[in-house]
Amino acid sequence: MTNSNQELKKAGLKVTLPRVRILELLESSPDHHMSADDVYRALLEQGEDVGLATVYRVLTQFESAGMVERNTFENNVSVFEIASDTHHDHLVCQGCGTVVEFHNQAIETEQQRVAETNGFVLTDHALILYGLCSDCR
Amino acid sequence: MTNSNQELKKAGLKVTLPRVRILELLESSPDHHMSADDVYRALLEQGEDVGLATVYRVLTQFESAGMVERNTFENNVSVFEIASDTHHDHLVCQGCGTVVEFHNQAIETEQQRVAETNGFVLTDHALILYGLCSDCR
DNA sequence: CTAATTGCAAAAGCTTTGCAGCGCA
DNA sequence: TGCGCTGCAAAGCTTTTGCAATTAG
Repeated sequence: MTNSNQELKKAGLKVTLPRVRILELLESSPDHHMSADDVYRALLEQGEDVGLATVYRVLTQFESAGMVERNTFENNVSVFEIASDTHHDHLVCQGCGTVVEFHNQAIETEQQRVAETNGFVLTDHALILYGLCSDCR
Repeated sequence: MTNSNQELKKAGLKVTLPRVRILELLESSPDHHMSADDVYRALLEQGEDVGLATVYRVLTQFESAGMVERNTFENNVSVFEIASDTHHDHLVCQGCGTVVEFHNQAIETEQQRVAETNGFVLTDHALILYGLCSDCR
């Protein structure tokens, strides 16, 4: 049994073709940040016969299961990526769309401090830096 | 001539009723973070006869003119606010929707450092902290 | 007067949902 | 076999656009 299959079972999801394919795709994608449409088109391209609705449903299920994280970048589009064990934020190039992941402990610590100062308990945060990479300047 | 009128003229925009009303609304709104639909409904409620398309067009023009800032909160909805002279980020209560603005220089500095480390020139960033305020715990 | 602006309606994207049939366990 | 899952099509939302009528300067 493959790795993907085990992950699905552990999440309590039936091992179906679309789920396996989507999971494999997200795990193997070079830039592993994909919109639902990216996933849909990639599957069509490799000959799979899935519906866009299924892609959305599966990605949402994966998100609920904690296997995948959903990011809302600008322009009101959701981008999905495999959930990693280590937290990270994103640096996005507005020229070529490249996404760089980073983790900065000082920022994390300050965020916590800001929340406390305002009487909040922090549950989540979204930090996205937009800029131009060296190739796009 | 009112204050709003001057702001519009300075931005090179004709002083029309919808523009004046929208600007006044954003300036007077208690929680001054409003979606296009919030603005549209508020105007209808106060008897103005505007179209939703006009609200979107005017808000986009205001954004181009630097009078208004557009934030993409979760759920793929744009939220607009009067541009302030000082940069700030947002702390959003997931219980009651309260939005707290904050500025933290340490975070700003670190963001700059992260961008540089990765060979990026920073053009913009979005930092939104989600949590629960003292009333919602 | 004339170009900018508006409202309406239609369209365009992204995402969700209803439903009948298919398939995993 | 039974319930979950899928594909298709249709609907829902937010946002944008085309166009004729209106209006500010």
